[in-house]
This record gives sequence, C-alpha cells and structure tokens, in this order.
Amino acid sequence: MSPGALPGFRDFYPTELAERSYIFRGWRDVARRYGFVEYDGPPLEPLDLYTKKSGAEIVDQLYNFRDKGDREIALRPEMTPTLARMVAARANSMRKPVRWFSIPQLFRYERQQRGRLREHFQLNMDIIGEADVSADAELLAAAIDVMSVFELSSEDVVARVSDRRLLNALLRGIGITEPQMAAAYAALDKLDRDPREVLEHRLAAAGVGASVSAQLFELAGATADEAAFTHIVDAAGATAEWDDLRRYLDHTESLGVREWVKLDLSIVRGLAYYTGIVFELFDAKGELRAICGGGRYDTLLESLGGVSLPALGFGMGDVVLGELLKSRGRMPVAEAMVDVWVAYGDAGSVEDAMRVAARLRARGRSVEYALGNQKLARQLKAAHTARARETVVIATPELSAGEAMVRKLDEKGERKVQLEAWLEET
RNA sequence: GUGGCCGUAGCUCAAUUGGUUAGAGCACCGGACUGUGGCUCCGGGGGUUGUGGGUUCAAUUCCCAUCGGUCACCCCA
Repeated sequence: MSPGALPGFRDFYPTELAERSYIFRGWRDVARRYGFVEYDGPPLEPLDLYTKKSGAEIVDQLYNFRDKGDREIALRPEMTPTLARMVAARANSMRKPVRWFSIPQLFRYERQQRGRLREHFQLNMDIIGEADVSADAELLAAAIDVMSVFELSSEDVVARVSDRRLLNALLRGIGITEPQMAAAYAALDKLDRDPREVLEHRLAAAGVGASVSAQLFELAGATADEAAFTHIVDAAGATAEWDDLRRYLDHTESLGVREWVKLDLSIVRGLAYYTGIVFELFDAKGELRAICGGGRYDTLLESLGGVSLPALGFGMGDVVLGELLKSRGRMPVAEAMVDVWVAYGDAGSVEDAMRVAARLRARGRSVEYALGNQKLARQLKAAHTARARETVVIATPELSAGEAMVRKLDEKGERKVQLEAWLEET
C-alpha cells in the first residue's frame, strides 16, 4: 500500500472535508448565537509557553523542535495558553466578560487510537472576566446547544458536571489530607473501571484509612438523593460551595438544558489548572471518548499572562463528535454541488454553451459543462453523475429561435424554454 | 512508552488449510449509442498480497523483524 498521511494525520478528501465543514458550521452557528466572537493565534508557539506553567503532563506529548533561528518551538497542543497570552496583552482595553471562540488545529505526539489522533480541530469557547456561576451555566448551555444543532438529544449525550471546590471541601470533610488528595482524585476517576478492592488498596497505599475510603466511595454515589447529599455537605462544612452549584444547576434549567445535566462527583478532568465547576459531555451509550470537556480555571491567566482574571472554557474536538454523528446517522451526506449543467447539442454550439455558463456563473450559480468536445449522450450522463440540479441543452436549431431544452435532475421529461427568460429566473 | 489482535485493488471481500498467470461486486474510465442521462451488455485501467528477511521445489497462506491499523494500559484534547 502506498504511504498515506503520517500516522495520526488525516487527508481530507472532498467527502471528509464536507463533513468537517458541516461540523465547523454548526460550531460557528452556536458560538454566534451565544455572542462569542472568533479569534485565532499561531499554530507554532514558543515551547516554554507550554513547558513553563501549564500542566506538566502535556510536555511529553508535544511536537517540538528547534527552528532555523535556534528557537525552541512547538506545534500547539491546546489553545488556552495562546488565549491567555492574547487576552492578557490587552486585558485592560477589552469589554468584560470576554466571550471568544476559536477552531484551532491542535497537535499531540501520542500513539493514536480511535477518536484520538495526533491532530484534530477543536472548538474552544472561553469566557474571561466573570467569576459568577452564571458564566459556568452559560458556557455549559453553549456546549449542549452544539449537540442540539447537530440534532442530538439528551438521549444521545449526557453532560456530567462536578465542582473542584465542592469536591475538595467534601474530601477534606471526610478526612482526606492534602497529600492524599491526588490519590483520592485518581480513585474517583477510576471508579467505573477498576474494582473497588483495587482502588481501596491504592488508597491505603496513599495512607487513606479504610473508613475514610468507604466514605469516599459513598460520596461519589450520594448525589442522586439531594436531601441526603445536603446532609453530607453540611456535615463537611461545604454549604457555600453546594449553594453555588445548586444555583448553577438552576441556571441550566432556565437556559433549557437541565435535562442533559447530571451531577457526578467522579468526573475528574486531567488538567491541573481547573479550579471550580468542571464538565464533560459523553455519548449516552458510553461507546466513545469524551466529546467535550471544560471548566473554570480562575488562576491560569495570572500564571500565564500575569493578569488576574477569572476564566472558564471548554474544548470540543471534531474527531469524537464526527464519529458520534456518523454512528447516530446525524452526519448528512454531501449534496449536489452543481446547480446547472450546460450541455451543447452539437460542436457548433459549444461557444454558445460557454456564454450561457458564464452568464449563470455571473448570477452566482454553480455551473459545469463538458470540457473537450463530447457527445451529447456523454454530457447528459456526466450531468447526472455530477448530480446537477438542472441540465440545459444548448443547440443550434433551438438557439436560433431563442430557445433551449431544460431538464431537472431525476425527472423524466424535458421542457422547452425561452433562453433569455430562463436565464433571468435561474 | 507497554501488551493483545489485524494488514489482499479506492471500498467490501474471495483465493479448495503451502500449489499454475491473486479473483469478484461496488466505484472509476471507455464502447455499443454520430441530438438526449439513469437500465442493460461489452471492454479497460488499477495489486511488487503493507515492507524487508527467513523456511520450502513452491508463500497471500508458515516464522521473524519492521511499518501501519485497532483494542486495552498510560494519558488526556
């Protein structure tokens, strides 16, 4: 087999590009409706933009190299550091809160699997300069509306939300110490995957006692019963955090997306910089990787750009979303692109056909005709293969009377038209 | 980065368990069809069987390596 694209990279043939464009259109449509404006930055950045302050785990998976100017640079693996830099540079002059979105192509040097390549496009939506949970609700609603615009419902996709502050307070409340926190998070993250004994063993290794780890497991499942959960929250002294989260959930109700949302303390976003409410979108069948993930990162702008502004955002990749749309029959197949096919009935009318094509194109129609001198039967066959919506035959006898034959796609008969009038209305 | 499984035309798959020149459908191109498409019939291009070694009289088939894909780890966008 001839060598294709590099591993983890994609060739976008017209069919695939049509699908990509469909996704991009949906993204831009939702972003616009939520008042977000589009920005972009360079695909190459200084390496230390990622190595210095961002999560250390990202660094092992960078595409990085030294350029001819002896600079250490990297292909961007995520958009947030670029965003932070750009916003920080003009923070004082921008109306807050900032609502920005971007569709960058991002790169990671990782072994590829289904739904995870070395390159992908990712919708990033961020709100900067608003600390209230109403911003969190707004952002989540936008992410969910993206699902809606692709005709997915809450039957297809679930939004799982958690809150770092609430979870921290609860964990402290049951007796998890700061050094044990990482192990506790890891255990929560693996709750669905690893058997409980394994998790208990790991927690014990981190110094977490049996009774504490028992409470930990209880916590994760406790959110189903709100009254009982409130008890746990009160006992842990996390009332303020819980109130915030409940207000957030109320907002999602008003924004019309509450039915998609499920409180789930076991979701642990990997990135170290999240500080508050976090969320993930999953397909309800649980077949695919996360569709989307995001949350609040109130301290990141300060550490990256030196400007203290609360912020939150999410990233949604095109790969998993595309697979979901295809598997649920929500990916439209590319439709006919050609509006009119101009056929010539004889060699003598080729120039006339070209003139007709030119006039239609000037009117904004997409027009194709057979290059080279082709027989009419062949031209008509080609028109059909191209799925041209309409085919007009320009031929000398009719043309001398100012007429032409027109036939619509998949229709049996043809009709004779006055060419001038037809050109004006097509 | 670690381990399991899988690699035959653009796509979906064959090839009598190692046996002659690797086939078919779809797709594509052309002919039948010198002013009327879709149907039909006929023809054509396209493969160093992912690649490189090895075993054998003989390898798509068995072995090793490598590359690619995939799944699980790892990690997460």
